[in-house]
Formats: sequence, structure tokens, C-alpha cells
Amino acid sequence: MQDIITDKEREEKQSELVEIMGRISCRGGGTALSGRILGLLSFLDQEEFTFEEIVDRLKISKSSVSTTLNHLMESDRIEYITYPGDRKRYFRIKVNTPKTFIQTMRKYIERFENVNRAALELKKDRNSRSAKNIQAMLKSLTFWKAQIDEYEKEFNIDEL
Amino acid sequence: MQDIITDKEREEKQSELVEIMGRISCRGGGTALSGRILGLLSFLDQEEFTFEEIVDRLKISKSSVSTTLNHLMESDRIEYITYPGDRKRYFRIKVNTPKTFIQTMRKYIERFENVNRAALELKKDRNSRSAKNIQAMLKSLTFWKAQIDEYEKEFNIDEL
DNA sequence: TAGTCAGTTCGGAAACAATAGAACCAAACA
DNA sequence: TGTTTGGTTCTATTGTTTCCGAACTGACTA
Repeated sequence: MQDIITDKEREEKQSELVEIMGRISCRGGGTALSGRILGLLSFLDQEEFTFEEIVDRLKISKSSVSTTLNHLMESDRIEYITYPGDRKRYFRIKVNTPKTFIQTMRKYIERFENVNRAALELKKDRNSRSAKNIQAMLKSLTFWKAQIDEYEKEFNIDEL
Repeated sequence: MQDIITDKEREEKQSELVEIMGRISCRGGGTALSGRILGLLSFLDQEEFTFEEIVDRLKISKSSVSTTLNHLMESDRIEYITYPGDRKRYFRIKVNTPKTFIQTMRKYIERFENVNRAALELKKDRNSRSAKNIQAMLKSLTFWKAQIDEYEKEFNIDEL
């Protein structure tokens, strides 16, 4: 019933999703542009895109594409492959990489934990309202750290 | 051994932490200013601060304090109380409010889930690299949603 | 009624981030 | 050797936040 959809229609809808990805720009903070590139590499049926194709399809400048691609590669969310006898690089999403996101998350949590622990140490009265609040914070931070550990165990994120 | 610390020294250290909070500005995105205010209300021994005290201690303009306090109240991270015969409002941190943070998190995850699900629907070949990647994403998003549920159950975040 | 107190609101300056444009460069090719 | 291809790098330009100052307001007070 839903499969009477032409390839062209499908691609249009996919492109819409790419724009949406740009808007909810993504996986823990990025630019609209990086969201759109990730969307393109991820949502279309085509699996690999050259630099030029990205420029053409998303209508963004070469310079922006260049810097954004490099950021995305640095943060391990995309990669490129090459084919013998072809100078072009073919970009594609890297599979299974919520890793980086999780690691930033963990770092953030740890920094926050440290500050709060230090603050608690300095409290004159540990039963004060604010001190108790800090303790509650610390407890929930511990919870989230444990969840992250479990996540990493369960999904056993790929090693190099 | 560590308790031979004068009140003055303690306060200085606490103030340092306030500045740090400003820097890692906080609880899921806020300004340096809101971080510092949260730090002040949270890390010092004094439990309640008036508008003026905040202005004086943090050396930020009245206007900035005003808008920031209102934002923090809107997002439920601080509150104020009043005393009979006193026009001033006394601001203090609201206890136990990672709630809002968690809720934004959940919303974010859900939006992300929706886009990815839609993208998966549109895929011609569900066994393609990128389609499989989307499936993996969805699986981990499901995991995190479950963790959030568990968190809310475990910490049973306070109702009004 | 004027004056103070406890803030709020309104512009705008300063700082920062995102994108573009144009010049550049290195590898391959003719 | 010069030219094309596939990008990169280096300033602008533009847009967005963050924060401040100054003028304003509304409740109370003398």
C-alpha cells in the first residue's frame, strides 16, 4: 500500500529529512551544516558522496564543505574511501559512532562531578539546603556515569 | 587536618568554584552568567541571596541579573522566597531539579528517533550500510530512553 | 506629592560563530 | 610545460548571543 512511491518522490522526502537534520543539528551540538551533511550521507539511498556532490546537492560553498567535512572526520562521524585510479574521495558515514558523543558526555559529567564534590567539601554545614542539593546532584551524576558504562558494555562500541 | 581553614579562606575557595561553574556553564547549556549565579546560590554557605547581593558579589549589571534570574526561574532551577515586611526577594536554588534537563534530553532523543525512523522507512535497501547504521542509532536511542525512564523511577523526581 | 526602593525593559555595543568568496596549492594529465 | 582537477586556507561578511547602561515603572513611604 505504501510502496507505490516513485524513486523521485522518495528522494524528495529524504531530502526533506536532511533539512530537518540540519535543524535539529545534531548528535550533541554541531552546526546546521554539519547536520545536513550527516543527513545527506545517512538518509539518501546513495551511500557515498564526493566533495563536489555535497557542494552541489546542499548548495553550500566549497570552503564550508571543506571545513565541515574535516570537523566531522576529526570527530569520527564520517570517513572517506578512495578508489584506485580516482583522485576523488568518497565520503560516507562511519557506522556505530555514538562513541564520541558518549565520551563528551562522560567528560562533562565528570567535570561537573568534580566541581560539586569540591563544593561539598567546602560546605560548613552539610545538612543545609544547598549542601543537600549538591549531594542529590552527585547521586544522579553517579547514576548517569553508571548508565554510560552499561551502554558501552551493552553496545560494545567498536574499537579501531 | 584539613579543618584548619578559616571562614575567609573557605569563602574564597567557594568563590573560585563559582567562577568555574560559570565556565563549564551548565546543566545542559546556559550562559556564563547563569552558571555563576547557580554557583553562587549553590556553593556558598549563605543560602539565600537578594537581587542586590547577586549584583554586588558577581559584579554584573542589574539588567543582566534581572533577565538571567527570570530565565533560571522559568527553567525551574531557582526560586525565591519573601519575608513579611520585606520587599526584597530572596533567591535560592531549587532542590532536585535535574528534571528539566532530563525532559529536554528526552524530547531531543524523541525528535531524533522520529527523523531516523522516517529515514529508515524511506530506504530502498534496508541492508545497506547507511540503513544498518540508522538501525543501530535507533537501538541506542531506545536504550537511552529506557535509562531515562529508569532514572525517573529511581530518583522519583518530586512533583509540585 | 515627591522620593526611594527593587527591580524591568529597551536599545545597542562587543564578542563570537557560521558561512562565503577568492586566491591558492599539489597532484595528475596533456 | 601548462592546464585541469580536487580540494585547502585565508580573509571578509553576516548573523547571533551576551551583556551593559540608562531610562523607566510600580509599590511603598515620608
